[in-house]
Amino acid sequence: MVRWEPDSRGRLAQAAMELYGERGFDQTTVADIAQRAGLTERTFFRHFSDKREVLFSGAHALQELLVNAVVNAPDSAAPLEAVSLSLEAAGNLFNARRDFSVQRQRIIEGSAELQERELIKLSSLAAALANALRQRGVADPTAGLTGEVAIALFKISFERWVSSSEPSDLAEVLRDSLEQLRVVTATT
Amino acid sequence: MVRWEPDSRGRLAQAAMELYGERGFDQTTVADIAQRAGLTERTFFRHFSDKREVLFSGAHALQELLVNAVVNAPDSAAPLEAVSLSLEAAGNLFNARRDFSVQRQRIIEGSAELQERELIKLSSLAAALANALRQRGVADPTAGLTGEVAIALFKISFERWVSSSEPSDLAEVLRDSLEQLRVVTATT
DNA sequence: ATAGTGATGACAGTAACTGACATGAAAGAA
DNA sequence: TTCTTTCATGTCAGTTACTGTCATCACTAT
Repeated sequence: MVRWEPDSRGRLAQAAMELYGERGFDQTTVADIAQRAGLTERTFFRHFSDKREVLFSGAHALQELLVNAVVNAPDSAAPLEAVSLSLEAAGNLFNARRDFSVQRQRIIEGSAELQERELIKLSSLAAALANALRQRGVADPTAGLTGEVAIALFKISFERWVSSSEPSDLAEVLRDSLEQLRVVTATT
Repeated sequence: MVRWEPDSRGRLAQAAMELYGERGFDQTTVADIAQRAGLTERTFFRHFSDKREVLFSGAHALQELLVNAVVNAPDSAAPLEAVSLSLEAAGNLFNARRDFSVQRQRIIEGSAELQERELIKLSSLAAALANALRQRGVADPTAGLTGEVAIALFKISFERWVSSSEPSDLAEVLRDSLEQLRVVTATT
């Protein structure tokens, strides 16, 4: 006889996504989530450090992907080229989960608290990219600046990709945004 | 006979800054702040929408300064030039309050919650800059991208300026960071 | 059998916020 | 003056996110 149903964490995550989607993040209490998952509030906080973190559990994997791509970029690649390759790799990952990404983004856009969490995760990604560049021998302030610019590119491209009516290729949008950046920064 | 001492808001802000500096943000309760200001918790929340907002009341003025500078930039200025002028104007404002800025930044660095709030304020600035550029006839995605890049420049430069041992000129650091950006994005 | 182990429940406590109502000096109208 | 209205503050009860602590009990290894 099983004492508890399996995959508490997964059930909590699913219940949370459903409720955030149905009523919005602010109108959902942790007690609601736990109840739908057949668990208690206390157990929710054993699996997620806070109410927002449910939506950001993938951040760690994304960071690893980005950092690895930068570290493994060819030696010949300039800093901005290295992070661009990295972003494209991430782009392909998102392409496979567009529906989920759109749903998640809609939820985040509905809550200032969630936007704040999203921004600090992106900021952490920028710092990780900068570190990866330093491993490649890129000096500061170039490393830090390139990390921040990469995240700026990602933000803009992701917005365009998510809000475009007909499904497009995120990697392609990223390449286009990079092209725009080069135009904007070109000295005339 | 005066019923209340004057400038409740100012007293609350000062008490909060003192306590955040003495014990850190997390170790300070709103009750502590209200008590030091000779007021009640409820009154704190009448003046500040939350515990973090005390540190960000200047954001509105900064946004106005930046937006005005972009709108009033010469017609001949390219998008990136317009926001650069804008950032330099902000830089001069910060130069005059370096000690305060350093103290405030130390407090923010000590709390993830405060970093999140800082990031969403910067994000709001990026959006405001993008809007100002659209008023100048700059089309998307250039406007949005330039706004984000401007904030990236500001973040990197501000960090360098705050952490440099001998006081430097923020506007100068900003110009240097822009130069770095041009190098990084230049096609080889 | 016996002794852990580890995920969960139960429960009390803190602190950030919110809503509703009361108070009384100050400012203006009569 | 006297009456009325305004408005910043106090008071208090309530909600909710989160934490610390201890109990429970199927499962596992010895």
